[in-house]
Amino acid sequence: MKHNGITTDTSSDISGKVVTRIAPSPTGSFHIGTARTALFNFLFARKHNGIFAVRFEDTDRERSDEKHEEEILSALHWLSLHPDTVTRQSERKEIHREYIARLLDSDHAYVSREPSKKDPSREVEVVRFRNTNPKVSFTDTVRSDITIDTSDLGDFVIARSTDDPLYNLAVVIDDAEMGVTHVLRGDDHIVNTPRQVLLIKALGISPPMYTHIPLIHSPSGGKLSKRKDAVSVLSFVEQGYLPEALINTIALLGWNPKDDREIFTLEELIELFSLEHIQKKEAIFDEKKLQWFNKQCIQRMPENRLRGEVVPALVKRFPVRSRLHPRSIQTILQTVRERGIVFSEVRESIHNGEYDFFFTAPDYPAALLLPKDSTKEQYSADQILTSLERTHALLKSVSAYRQWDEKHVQDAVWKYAEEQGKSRVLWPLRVALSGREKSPGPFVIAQAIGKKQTLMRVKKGVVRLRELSGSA
RNA sequence: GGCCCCAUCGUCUAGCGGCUAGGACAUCGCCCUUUCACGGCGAAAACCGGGGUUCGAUUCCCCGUGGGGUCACCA
Repeated sequence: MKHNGITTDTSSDISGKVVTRIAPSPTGSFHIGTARTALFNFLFARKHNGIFAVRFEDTDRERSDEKHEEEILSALHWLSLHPDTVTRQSERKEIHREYIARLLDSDHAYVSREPSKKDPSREVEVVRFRNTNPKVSFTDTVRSDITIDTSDLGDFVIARSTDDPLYNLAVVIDDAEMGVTHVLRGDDHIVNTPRQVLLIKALGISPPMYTHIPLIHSPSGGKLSKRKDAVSVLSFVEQGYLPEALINTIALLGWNPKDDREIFTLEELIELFSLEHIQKKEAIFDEKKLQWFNKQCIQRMPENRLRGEVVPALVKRFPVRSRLHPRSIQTILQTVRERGIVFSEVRESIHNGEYDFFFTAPDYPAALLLPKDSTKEQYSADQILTSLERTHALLKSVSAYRQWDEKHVQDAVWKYAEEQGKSRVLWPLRVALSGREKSPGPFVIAQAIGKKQTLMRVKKGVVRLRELSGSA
């Protein structure tokens, strides 16, 4: 298939149904490294109309916890990386037992009576693999051929007992049983691969294609640490980031489409994704870039979704629906979109009353109406009183019915503002309307709240200035 | 330390023997602007070092250096 002139068709290499999987151990929170591995597995499976499976590696009963399973699953759904199947390794005890028996029968493995590692005073019967051919080679999509000598591994242990497999054995068995064709995982697993290959050969299973993805590193160097780095997917949900933004960010960490485009939907990523374009070097996650992607997503978001994110907070702030004028809501939505404000921040601002002026007349210290001139000296109340009175008169002349919109309001005041110096006219107008030091422009607000409210607020500003100049 | 892997701006990366080494984030400056943002324009910013191979190396090879991974009866 062609995309932007780049041929991305790799399906001819693949016979039969593609099956990928992630195999997280439910022993901790779901962090972005796992999320990216999940994304790559998902993209590859979807691209080839295959299956994307989740298998919880929970054979270590002591450390596994169902609450982590739930977190992982909900994070996956939040990201729209919906798995086709979800299983637990612990559910396959029976199958594992059979495979271990097979290994024992064929003399590829043997039961070894020895002192327990944890408690040397106790004797245990572990299963060891008879490692007769320690030099192992395998092909990795990212790093081509890798050869590792497993001599110093010796006859490594593959099961705690004849029915309790260790990780490397369990992976091999489960992948085979599930028909996994492509293993895409973090490159910290490279060193595990020889053991798995040895077991695969002994079992006479057909091996999967290996793709080891470089790890995501923390800005302080080294593997991401759940302790030091705030990188759990959940924490990004809590901070109000959009799932699309996170997907976009991690997709470009260790992979790229070989052109200058950066903004992608999941569908586009599925189309473009290819194992050949995976990076060799580890990448460092930069939250600044996430923030930028988040802004891009908000600016492109469909109207109804934006409403869904913002309006409920307004309704909560103003339970009386009639006070929520649609024009004001529309203006707020537009502001949020243009500025690309993170939704959690918008909601907090609404909650704190920072948008109240769109619906009710604001209160503010009268001195806020006084702008500063070019020498940073504050104008006097008398000076501003004059210009605000004049502004009021100018606004009054604008027809409430046919002309009261941003453009006409601006036209009515603009000439005067340019004569007087814009800050001298526009600053007090904006403060009279918003009551705030920072806000959208006065004409935007004027249009949103209507002529009647606008004039009322300007009038109030005039009154406040009179008080101020009288008392001075 | 053994084994394995990696190395282009601060960060994510393009480059697959000949390029003014390109883009994005961040940074800085200018413009737009009543404020805060948004936006526009521009600047600064990289081939880890040393040997080869070659007419020519960021690119290929070797060594060094640096970084990382992993060395369980965890996963």
